[in-house]
Amino acid sequence: MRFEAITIKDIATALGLSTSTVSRALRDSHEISVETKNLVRAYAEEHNYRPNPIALSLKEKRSRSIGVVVCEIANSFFSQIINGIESIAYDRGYNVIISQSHESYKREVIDLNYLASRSIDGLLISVSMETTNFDHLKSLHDKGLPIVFFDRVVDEIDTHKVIIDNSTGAYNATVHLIENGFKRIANINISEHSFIAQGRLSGYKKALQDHNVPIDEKLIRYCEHGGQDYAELEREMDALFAQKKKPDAVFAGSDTMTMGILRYLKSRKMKIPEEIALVGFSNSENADLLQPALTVIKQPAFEMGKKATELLLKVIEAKRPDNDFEKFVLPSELVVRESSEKK
Amino acid sequence: MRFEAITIKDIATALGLSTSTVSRALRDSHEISVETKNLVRAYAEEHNYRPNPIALSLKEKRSRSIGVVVCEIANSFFSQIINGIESIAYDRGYNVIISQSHESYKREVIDLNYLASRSIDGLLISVSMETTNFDHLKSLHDKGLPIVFFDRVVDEIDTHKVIIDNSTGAYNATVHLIENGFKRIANINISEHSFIAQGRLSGYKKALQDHNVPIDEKLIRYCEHGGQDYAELEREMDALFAQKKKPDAVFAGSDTMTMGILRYLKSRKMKIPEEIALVGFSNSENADLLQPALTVIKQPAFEMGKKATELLLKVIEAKRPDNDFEKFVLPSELVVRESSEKK
DNA sequence: TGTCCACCCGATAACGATTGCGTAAAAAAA
DNA sequence: TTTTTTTACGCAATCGTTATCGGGTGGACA
Repeated sequence: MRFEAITIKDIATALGLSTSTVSRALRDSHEISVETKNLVRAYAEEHNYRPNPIALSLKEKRSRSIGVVVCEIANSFFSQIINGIESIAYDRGYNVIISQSHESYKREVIDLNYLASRSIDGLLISVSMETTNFDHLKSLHDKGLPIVFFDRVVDEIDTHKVIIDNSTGAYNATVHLIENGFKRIANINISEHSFIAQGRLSGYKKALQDHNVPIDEKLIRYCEHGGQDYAELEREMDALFAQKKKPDAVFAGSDTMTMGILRYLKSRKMKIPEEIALVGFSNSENADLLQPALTVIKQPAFEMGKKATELLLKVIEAKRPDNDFEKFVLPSELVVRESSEKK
Repeated sequence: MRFEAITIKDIATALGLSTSTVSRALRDSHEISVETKNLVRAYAEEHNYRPNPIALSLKEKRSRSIGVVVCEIANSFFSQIINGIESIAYDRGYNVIISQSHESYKREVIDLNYLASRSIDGLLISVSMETTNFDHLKSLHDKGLPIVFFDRVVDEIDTHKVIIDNSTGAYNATVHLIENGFKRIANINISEHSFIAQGRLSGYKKALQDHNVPIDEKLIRYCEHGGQDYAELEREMDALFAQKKKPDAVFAGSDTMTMGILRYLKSRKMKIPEEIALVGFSNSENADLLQPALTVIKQPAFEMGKKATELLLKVIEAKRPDNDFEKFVLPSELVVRESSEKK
């Protein structure tokens, strides 16, 4: 069972012309007479002719498709980014091939091999939390594959990057907690190696210092799997509360972790924000409906996807290599709700 | 800037063989001697040769990619379905091209044209809420494009379909509300024309009849845009509560609507479930964290995606057309929580 | 010694589209 | 009228791969 479309050859045969003439007529070449052009166009229109993109790809050595690798599409932040990516890509006639790493390095390597073998023209990627070795990306980049990083970027590879101002986002959230009277603010972060965690940690620490709140390293914890693994999150939280001097607020470093921590606190019957306040990064549309309504740091995910795609297409469509790469930093927004109410 | 890969011709030149021999050696043809095969394989391995999928597509007249059309990927239900689709597709070497209709008929038509022009081998689609004319789908189907419908199916087109048992799901939810003492149960549903809404409505009505609760048509309302348009939802809810005999429970017909109704009730300071109970279809992972924790009808989204993909690949890879189409009905699960607690 | 048949391998065409080059006929210039 | 130019189109190569066909070499057998 196959789906057969009309080809340029069919038109040529039907009209008693050569394929070259038909091709040129459709591309409005000056070498073709007006009558022939009209004839061909009318026939093509009538039979709903569409050039075969695969044949074009083969000839032009470009597939007009871009690969996207994220950890999880069932995560508001990333699905909003993908919406941004698609909004640009479709307008520009590009195809988007999405794959998920599920935060696994192994899966990321497989995805990349797959995408490379599908001859994508460029790659948009937010690396998995497990990824500490970047050879798979370097090798593709060295071979000339245009890459743009977003959110979780790789500093060692020189290309465009689009990131959130993690440091300022974390700073604002922490300051907000301090100003609301919280003193022992824990920071549960994603994988320590990650670029993101480092930025968020620095903002957190700076906020404490600026407000003369002592930094307690025991209040800083990491989840290698970024909350995907609830058991891991539970272990870290247990450890946090096993200490003598317990935290009075938690600042969570990712969407999944924010929800996981909320689940943890509720399961332990802790009152939020009376016993413990909670602020976290989250792009959930429904943070206001939670119990309690959650104070979140919201990221401009859609814009991030748009910007990254624009940059990628610029590289793909550049005539000559341009090594003048940019790093775009987008601001985040603190949305204050019940979970961080004044003590 | 282009990304050049090694071809069979390169191998042939390097080894002093013809392209035919290299091709056959790599495909393990019996016509090639063991020594030559080893030679070719070693060279291919060393230089990381990957057959060019575009050239293969052109030759085989198949792109090994399938199109997926959903309304919104930022919806847990659909992103879980997509995970199911990908889990099968990747294993079988198929590429998944996702596009979103955003519940717009116009956008759906554009998406479909786009996908068809990208020469997909098959299509998985859950039609938009706005879609009442199916000519665009029929025409593709008539041309021989394999299609499998999931969730929101089109009865008039004869092909495989994978659906939820909407009727039983709605029945169970309604019975649950009745058994918990609720008598005036409103049903806010998605677009009236839709297959889904009809199934859910019938289950709702049957539950009422079976328990001798009178059916009040004034308690049944529809949102054409399925909750995507909050203002519309608000109008319907306002109308519902403007009646003399107000409802004491609401049964919501989709994920987005469930969240929208919760937002509406909370903004009107109505106490759930004391003043009004709420049960809705939802695949959100965080329904337990909401205020109140939500009783939901959860659908086996991942399995739905898997099943639909398996069926589609069966059609695509069939040697001869098989008109023996199946309609798979998957069960839903009622997860009882606070929002529907006994009166 | 001649015939036949495996065994291996190469040349070629095809998939659909574009494009450089060649060329017949018509038009313009001489 | 002859020469040159222009117009309008066809031929063939190309992209990477595979299938079809055809052919050369060597051994087995009569």
